[in-house]
Amino acid sequence: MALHLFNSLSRRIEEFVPIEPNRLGPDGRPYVGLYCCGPTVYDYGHIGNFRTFVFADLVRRHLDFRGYSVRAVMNITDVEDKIIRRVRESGRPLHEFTRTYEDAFLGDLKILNCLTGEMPRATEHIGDIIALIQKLEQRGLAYKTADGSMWFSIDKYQGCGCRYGVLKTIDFSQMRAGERVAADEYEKEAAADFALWKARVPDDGEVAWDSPWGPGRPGWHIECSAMSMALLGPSFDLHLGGEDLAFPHHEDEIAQSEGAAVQTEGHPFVKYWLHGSHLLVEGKKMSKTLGNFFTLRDLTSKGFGGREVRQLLLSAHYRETFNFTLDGLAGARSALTRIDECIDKLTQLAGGESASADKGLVDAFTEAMDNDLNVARAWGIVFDWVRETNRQLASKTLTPVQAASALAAWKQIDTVLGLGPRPESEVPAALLALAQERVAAKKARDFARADQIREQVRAAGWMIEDTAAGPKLKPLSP
RNA sequence: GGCGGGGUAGCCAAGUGGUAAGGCAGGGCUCUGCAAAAGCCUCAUCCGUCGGUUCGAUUCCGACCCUCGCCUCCA
Repeated sequence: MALHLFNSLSRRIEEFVPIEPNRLGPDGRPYVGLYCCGPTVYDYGHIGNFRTFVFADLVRRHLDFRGYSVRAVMNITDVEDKIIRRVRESGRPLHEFTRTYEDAFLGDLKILNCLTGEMPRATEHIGDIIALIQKLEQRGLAYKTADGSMWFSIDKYQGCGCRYGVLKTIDFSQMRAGERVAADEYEKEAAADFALWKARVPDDGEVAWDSPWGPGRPGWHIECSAMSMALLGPSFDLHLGGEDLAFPHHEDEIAQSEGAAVQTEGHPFVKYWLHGSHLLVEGKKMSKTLGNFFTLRDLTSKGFGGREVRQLLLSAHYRETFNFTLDGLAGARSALTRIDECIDKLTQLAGGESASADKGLVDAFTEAMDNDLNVARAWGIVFDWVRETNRQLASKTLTPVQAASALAAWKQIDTVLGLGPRPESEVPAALLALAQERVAAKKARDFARADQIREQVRAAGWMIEDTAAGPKLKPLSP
């Protein structure tokens, strides 16, 4: 079975075939261009943002696993209304302000073990943005209002045979946009028209660039069109983002990008659009007033690791609304421990042996993931395998070579899941000494002393697990 | 109001026109001097409600109820 993905354009699961099937990447494998709408850096990312980014990471990792050479781009939107407002409030320079949150974002991605690719910044592509607007102007799809702003005309766009509303069914007559239009101070021609270039206003402060239309800054959607096409070309394979971006952001991106008519005949701007669903936290929509608005640092300060957060975020299918809970996070910890213990035992048994990967396991995993990233099914396969392995381990019916083969398979699977090895925790020397002392006490059948030591070690935050290979110290969960 | 998702055990979550994966929690047990966050076993006569199609539906169709999202900044 080949890789299949749900394409928002057709609203169905389609076989994935690269837009340029014969093009190869630098490593000689079939080339795939992937773009994911990145963060607007005005604050720390929250768990909802990270669901989308972990989803994007999964797509990218699975494409790589399936033999594609993936060029992955994720933009950093570092100029936008909210940013400008906060820059004004904080009195800090734009770049100093945005860099703070950009760095935090990068750090969070690292904690979640997300692969990073090219991350262009909007402010470093102002030239591309202006050039794109000029193309739209030349084609008569853009117009200027008295204040010096540039707008995209949906009416003109539709007039030249293009369809607006390909990702969502849009019926303007039924839209409840009335209130907003009335409140809009700009003189755009139609309610749904959107800004390409916003003329500078005094509140923008220093945040402005020169343009053929006067000083201003990019509109809301244009940076993604400009940067994706600048790096991946006018047509590329995959564009991802959260479900809320489908309309109007992605719809407008398509209109701008295809309106500029830079694609070759028969090639769309993007072949596959993938949208990740939102999540609920403790069964409710995230909100600061409900106190269920988690940033990654909120979770790490509660003692959870990125690995646990990642596992939980990947426990449900990306197109289903997911309920993120603290209990779920604790469950993810237990589930991860189950895998880790199994891997540890296999590693010990395999010793120095090496073997080719257990094909049955890898194939079953691949088949699940090929079906529109059915990650829940994939976990089921992994845990079935863990249980069966534990049985064999317990009955000592596994050979070192078989253990090595299983480990090789897990290694492949984990290039997709991205859990990585269990983080090593340094056992304090004093506790190791106590553990040794306890071994001696046990040998002398001084069990009172042995239990006393276990309590002492527990008080220090560690637990002693007696195994055939001697005592094992594990950090207690916070 | 328009459009689009969902409703499967205490919680999270797959799935199929032929009789319900997996994880967590719970229960039982095993190894152990004792333990374990270690391992094994167990845990939905039933898949929102009511009708219909069918030999047979949780899975298809219809109605209804509930819920979430987008339409406005938003992952």
